[in-house]
Amino acid sequence: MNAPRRTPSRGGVRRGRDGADTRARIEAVALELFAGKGVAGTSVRDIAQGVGVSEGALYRHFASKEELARELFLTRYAALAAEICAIDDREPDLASRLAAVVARACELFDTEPALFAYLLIHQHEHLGSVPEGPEENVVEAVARLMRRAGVPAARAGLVGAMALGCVVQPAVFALYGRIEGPLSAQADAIARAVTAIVEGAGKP
Amino acid sequence: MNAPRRTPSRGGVRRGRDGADTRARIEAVALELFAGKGVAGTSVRDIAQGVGVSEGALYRHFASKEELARELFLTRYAALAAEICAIDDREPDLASRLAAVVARACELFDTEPALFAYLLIHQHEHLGSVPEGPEENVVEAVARLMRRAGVPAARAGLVGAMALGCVVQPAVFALYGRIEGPLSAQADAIARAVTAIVEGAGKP
DNA sequence: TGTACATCAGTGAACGCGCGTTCACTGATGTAC
DNA sequence: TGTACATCAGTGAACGCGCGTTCACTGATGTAC
Repeated sequence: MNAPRRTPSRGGVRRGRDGADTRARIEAVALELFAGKGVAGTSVRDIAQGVGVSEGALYRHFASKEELARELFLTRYAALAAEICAIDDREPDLASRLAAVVARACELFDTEPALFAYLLIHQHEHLGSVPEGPEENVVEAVARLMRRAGVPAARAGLVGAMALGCVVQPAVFALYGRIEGPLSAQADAIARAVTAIVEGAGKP
Repeated sequence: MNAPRRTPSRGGVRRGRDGADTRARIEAVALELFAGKGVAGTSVRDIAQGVGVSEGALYRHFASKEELARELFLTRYAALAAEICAIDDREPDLASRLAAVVARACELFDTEPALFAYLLIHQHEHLGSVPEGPEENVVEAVARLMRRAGVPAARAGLVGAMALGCVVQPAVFALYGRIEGPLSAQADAIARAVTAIVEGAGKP
């Protein structure tokens, strides 16, 4: 989906066939606005104005505002899940796996705050339509990591939730200014807490 | 605010002065709808229909739909914060304090899922207008508990966030069916993890 | 290469629907004397 | 106790605004021959 039809023409006013670029700009503007003012609080007019095209143009790329919001969520959410799976496959032991996942999540928060905020705040609108595969679903990716780490199946749900919570809630605090500076500065401390929770899950 | 003017008349069709009861019913219906379909997804018509009054009647009790949503959030959020403070004052040591707070949160989730879901899902819309006092603000109440427990100020934000995350995220999982049964059944395990995080905050 | 046609991103005006909100009115209840 | 007035929850019809979406059209680019 969404492969560029041809390389973009030189930088000025784009006309004619260069649609992939506009689509990317719509996504970038929509992400920023959705994260800041919510989906309901963002109108199609807002997005079009931010991109610098007419409202009608949006409908050349997305069937509806709702589809735009869902597509944004699902692709970004899947990309994060795939990263977690890749780390799980690559790193040698549990502690380094958890440290790498936490570090990546913190880095994502620091470099793409709008994306992170959008995933965080609007998860509840889309979680119902997220596929079940670990490569597309962050929660499933975490669950797979837990399973491979030897957490008993009966506890995997709870342990995975608490581990996720130890990353997500600090991000929320950072979003609202209750934690200062980049989240990456806290990555080690978070990773330690997460590791303690996951390793503690073996004992009764 | 909102003290009943007089005791409700006998159960049939209420007329005349019995407004406090209608107000309570508006709040109950709105909470349920807001939790299930979101504030934006719930119309004033929906609420009025659920209560069994005209749309205009809602405006005898709330200045606007937005004020209703905010009032609901702030009063409930404050009530939970006050409970946390009370537990903090009452329980003798850190472990029992944390256990009691976690148990109360799990109980609230199990007995009033709509309320919990509403606070959880719509926190981002209202967190900006929550007062700073620990008796009205869950995050401040948790921060006060951390401070009293001897967590260094520099770490209180992060530790409080992770502790909160260990409760909130399992609740989200329960909401989406990823954790089975009542959350109270997991309260002990959650309390243990939270205690480990808070006690671990003393060491470097 | 030139010509005719197909394709498609983007325009801008318009549409109609659902929404939150308003308001003149009703009638039951409370209160003063 | 009776009468006149005040209060107030609730009605129901109406309003207008902003929204998402549509559509006939334009013009640049691609393609076939």
